[in-house]
Amino acid sequence: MPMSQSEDSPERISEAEHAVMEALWKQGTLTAAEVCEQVCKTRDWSLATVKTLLSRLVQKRAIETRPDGRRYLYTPLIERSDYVGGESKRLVDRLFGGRAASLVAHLAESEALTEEDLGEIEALLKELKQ
Amino acid sequence: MPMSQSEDSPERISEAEHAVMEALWKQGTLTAAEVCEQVCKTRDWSLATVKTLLSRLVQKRAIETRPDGRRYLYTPLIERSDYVGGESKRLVDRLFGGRAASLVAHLAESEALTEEDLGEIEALLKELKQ
DNA sequence: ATGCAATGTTTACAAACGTAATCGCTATGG
DNA sequence: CCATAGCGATTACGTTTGTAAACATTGCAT
Repeated sequence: MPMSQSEDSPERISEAEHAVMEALWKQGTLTAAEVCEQVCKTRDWSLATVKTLLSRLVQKRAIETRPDGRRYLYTPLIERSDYVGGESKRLVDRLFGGRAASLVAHLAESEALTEEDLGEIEALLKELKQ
Repeated sequence: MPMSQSEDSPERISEAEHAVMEALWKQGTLTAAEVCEQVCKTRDWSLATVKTLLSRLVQKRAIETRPDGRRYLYTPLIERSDYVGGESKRLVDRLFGGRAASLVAHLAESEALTEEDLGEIEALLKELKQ
């Protein structure tokens, strides 16, 4: 089995793993138990499940561990905005041929955008043109 | 054994299956061989793979078959805009707390939007306000 | 000292997915 | 008629994902 320890592919983060990442992004650094406190209620998970997801995220080099006494502290290695940007780009590429404007158009047409959203976007655009 | 033939769960379409759906959405109705012509080159798939994906899509009730002589014609049962809308909503919910405007903001900030995109969106907004 | 509680690691296992090969049937050219 | 090519159905098999239980280690309370 080849594959030395090169910092190659940004391995894909699954949906369950993403829930764990959100907890870490929100708090910065947490223990497994603390992550569980944040997510086990809503997702109805056991602590064991959280531990598995944390290990997988470590393998995928999405988070890192730092020993703190007998337990570990987990910290994100990738930034939320990078993840969010990547996922958004994937969607736009896959469903809208890379045309972000098409996404916005679709959201608008399907009425996924409220009046408020439209206002916000408008303000954004104004700002972007300085 | 319960479970009559209710039109229950909109089963999730995988990425590979989606590629097949795109071919069908583009052409309306195709045979397995024709679908393969559309996608096998780019994805480097064998005809067998396409057939598997088609069967799974039938099971998921995403497409339907109509016999035509010895072969089948496959036709989409769900509309592309529904699929696209659903996937977009999932993303917005998962990554932007349901705030579509946040998505647009992110795309803009990460420069995923070109000048052209911005122009298009602006035009769109204008139109939406009649 | 010692058993227990907490913590990470290893192993488990079913469902979904990606990617096919093989099987069985049938229309058709020879 | 009969071999064969074409087609859907069945079976296959490794990986990823969701969800956890079992195991090993160790610091702490008694």
